[in-house]
Amino acid sequence: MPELPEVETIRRQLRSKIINQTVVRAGSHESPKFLSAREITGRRFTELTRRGKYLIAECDGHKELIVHLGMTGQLLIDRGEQGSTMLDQYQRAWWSLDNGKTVVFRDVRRFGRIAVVDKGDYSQIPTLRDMGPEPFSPELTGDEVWSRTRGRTRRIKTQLLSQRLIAGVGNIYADEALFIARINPSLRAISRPQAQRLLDAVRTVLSEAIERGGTTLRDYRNLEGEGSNQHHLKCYGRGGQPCFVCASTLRSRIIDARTTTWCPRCQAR
DNA sequence: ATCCTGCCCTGTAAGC
DNA sequence: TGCTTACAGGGCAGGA
Repeated sequence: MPELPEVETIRRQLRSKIINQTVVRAGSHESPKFLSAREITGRRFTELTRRGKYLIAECDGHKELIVHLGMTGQLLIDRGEQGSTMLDQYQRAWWSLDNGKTVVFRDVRRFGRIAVVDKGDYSQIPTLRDMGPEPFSPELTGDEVWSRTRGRTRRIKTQLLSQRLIAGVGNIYADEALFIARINPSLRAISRPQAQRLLDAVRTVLSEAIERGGTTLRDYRNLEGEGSNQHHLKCYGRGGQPCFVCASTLRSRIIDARTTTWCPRCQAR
């Protein structure tokens, strides 16, 4: 499940391979989720950026190709000629470049989506339009995070997953960050010191995951293979196992349709 | 504005 | 062995 570290890893690996390349041909699965991939045919990639979990490929003519990987989305470079042949049945879109290589979007479960928009116009992509601050933004402070939670009544775990509090955090890194920050996921309000700890923890878990090329549990692959952060998870997926800090049995329950794991002692309410 | 439910998707693993 | 069911869950529509 690609979150910020996985998307950032892919961005760094893909950037130099597509920048200044022109899309000579493109194709897509017929689903409206992917159909607009074809709209950048003839355009040249000028930059590859990221906002939260969204990849943004800037093109000439003030257009942007937006790619969200969903749950099982992958981007890879293929040498073969596309259009006549498919990588496999899960190929959802492809862009052939003028250097002879092809960028392929593969997505088994089709939770991903692709859009082409005028530069900076995210009005048709609500989560991107309403995206919270980037976690590594130098201007972002603990007080800013705290003030963004003020007046909110949703659980802090839910607020993290919403993308509006801080950009790019999904279920894995939400559980990891709340564990590191010693904050109970069900709290509906957090203190200033807790907000500072939460921001510090988010930055820690995300930066460590980026250094390790992401977390490969099931489907995620970067352009060079698997990440290695899955070997360093302290909380996510460890329900029923002992806490590394205090040896209490980690607890799991569903919060907002997402499995949530926490330590009942380190993260007491 | 917030909250809640259900839907989209398919491979994998568990259960009978 | 073969079939059924549960589960993984980000984003979003729609109704309260």
